[in-house]
Amino acid sequence: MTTGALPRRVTARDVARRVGCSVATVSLVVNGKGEGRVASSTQQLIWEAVADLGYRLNQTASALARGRSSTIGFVCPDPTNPFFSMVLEGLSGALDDELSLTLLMPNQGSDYDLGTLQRALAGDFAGLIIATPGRHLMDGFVPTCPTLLLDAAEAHPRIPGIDLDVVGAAGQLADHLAGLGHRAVGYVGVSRDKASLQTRRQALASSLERLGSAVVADLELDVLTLSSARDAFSTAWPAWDAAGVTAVVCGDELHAYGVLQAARTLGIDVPGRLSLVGFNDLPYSELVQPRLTSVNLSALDLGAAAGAALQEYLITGEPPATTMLPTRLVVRESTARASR
Amino acid sequence: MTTGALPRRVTARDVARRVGCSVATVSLVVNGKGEGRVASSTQQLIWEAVADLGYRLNQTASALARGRSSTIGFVCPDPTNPFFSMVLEGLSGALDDELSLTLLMPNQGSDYDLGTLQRALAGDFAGLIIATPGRHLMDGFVPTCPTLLLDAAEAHPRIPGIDLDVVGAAGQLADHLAGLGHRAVGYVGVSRDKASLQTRRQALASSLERLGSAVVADLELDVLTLSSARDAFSTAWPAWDAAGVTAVVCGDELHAYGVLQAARTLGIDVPGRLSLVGFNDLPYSELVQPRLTSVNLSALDLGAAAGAALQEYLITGEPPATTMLPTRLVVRESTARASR
DNA sequence: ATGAAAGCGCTAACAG
DNA sequence: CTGTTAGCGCTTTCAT
Repeated sequence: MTTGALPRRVTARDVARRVGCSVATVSLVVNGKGEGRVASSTQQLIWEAVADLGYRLNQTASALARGRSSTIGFVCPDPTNPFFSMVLEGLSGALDDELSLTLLMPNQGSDYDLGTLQRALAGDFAGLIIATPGRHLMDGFVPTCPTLLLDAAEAHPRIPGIDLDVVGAAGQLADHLAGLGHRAVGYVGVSRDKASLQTRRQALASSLERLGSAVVADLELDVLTLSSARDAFSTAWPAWDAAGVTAVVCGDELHAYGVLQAARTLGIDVPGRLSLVGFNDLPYSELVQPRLTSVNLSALDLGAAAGAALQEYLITGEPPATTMLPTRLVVRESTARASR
Repeated sequence: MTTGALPRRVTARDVARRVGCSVATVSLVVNGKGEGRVASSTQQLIWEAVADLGYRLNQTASALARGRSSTIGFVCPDPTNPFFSMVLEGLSGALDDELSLTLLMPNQGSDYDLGTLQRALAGDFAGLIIATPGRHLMDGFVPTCPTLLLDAAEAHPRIPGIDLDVVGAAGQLADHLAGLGHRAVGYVGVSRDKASLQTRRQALASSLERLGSAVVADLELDVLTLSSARDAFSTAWPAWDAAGVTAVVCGDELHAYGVLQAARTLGIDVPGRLSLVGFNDLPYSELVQPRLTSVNLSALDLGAAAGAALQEYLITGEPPATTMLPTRLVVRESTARASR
């Protein structure tokens, strides 16, 4: 039973020695810069030696010599949240093979903080993508490498980003609800101090008001779990009922599921008595009845767009213009004509 | 509007020059090895200069000089799948601050392959964690750094791992079902060529047989989506019904949700007519009625255990013994006494 | 207590 | 076409 002391790493020197050439030549060939500069016979020999010896380029040394790393950092609150895992998926799909992806998440707690950001700065990244930062988190931020902000309209004046058209989405949603005759809507927000989350509430409220409706009741939850929404809504419902609320909008769809659950328990008919909508189109929609009307924030596209933009940035050196991704309202069974 | 050409990086040399000491001293202090070796006045000065200049250790150079990197690689099929995202969460929580985590996932397709593994080998990782590899993927694998296999009993004779007690879980499940009088059960499998998945089916079958019951019908699905299970089950049901199936077990709970949906459409009462169970306890349980009985594979614990074990491995140099994590059957409303 | 020096393994001019 | 040279920024003896 050999306990596995791993063999010393094979270096370019070993390959060079074996072939009888210099390290520089090995470097050229291995990096695919050999064509037209190194005799093809030599290339042959080098590749053979590489295979025989099991040589692999030392990325660390390569990065150091070259002066830039080839890994990009992705900062996000919680990979367990479908929204972020989908952004991640989109991002990873959009990145070139040579780029690797390291994940920076909070050490504890459900959202990342300055500490996480510090770690991101400390790592040697070719580029950085920061997803949905808290409102003031970026205030004193000085980028040390090409950096992109996701879903954080104006969190930082100098850093380009990819945004979701939350305002447009809120407008669509307001149209939809007002069109169904909803005059009084309740809003379930997330207390996390994020620009994107706050915009959702504000944009909805002002769009509604323009149409003669209004947000007349609020709930603000600390944690992004189904049960927190369920419990809070159960408690709040009598007052909301009295206030004439006929529709509830949740800043995050996960909360909408909680509200739905509470509604079932309380015997509130959705959508007969109460219409229900959430932002974020989580992959639960087929699971639950009635299926929820929701604002699709297309996390996958967001990730993909970020990947593409960052690569552009890395290649050209020019920061991309901040872009806005469209969102769309997906109408399902949880919204209907206002009950009164 | 200054387009952001980033300033040249501050090096230890800059700090040394500012303080009037040598780079070596800076290195010592910055790495916390200064106590008792560097005058505290000098340390003071160095820290001040570090702060003033905004010096950050170049991880790449450090790793090169030191001969080992401080990032660990995590290879997994799909971060979108709650099972893996929870493993990831557990892992990230268990890792020391100094260790960073890079993610290796398939470039395309839903499961990773040799290419992904190559990339993992090519990166310079301090350690590697490979989650639920396909059955023969590890066959010719030669580790280049401390490596751990997750949920892959015996995929490789020499590589230690953390396993889930799938056999024990299958036993509990068989007891539960047989105890409720189920004699004929249908199994919905996942075609992915994974040791863990195949073990689930086999262990269940043999446990059931020991109790006088049996798996009498099979479905094997290519993709891990709810809809694939829904459609396949809809088609298969008449035959399964005829075969006297009173319970369905799904190798992955996501499929169980699909079966549940099909059952609703077909008017099959769950659990009155048909009991339903899945492996993996996805975070959907509160959403759907009836809530599914399932085998909790504790992804979070798996990730945490892996993180702890790998760190041990890195520090001691000794490969940890392969360990087995307990699993447990969580009985909810989707299983009941056999209908006949 | 501190500095000089020799690398870590690779890349990028620059000579020939 | 290929080798020599000079680093990349840091760590680590080993003198002083």
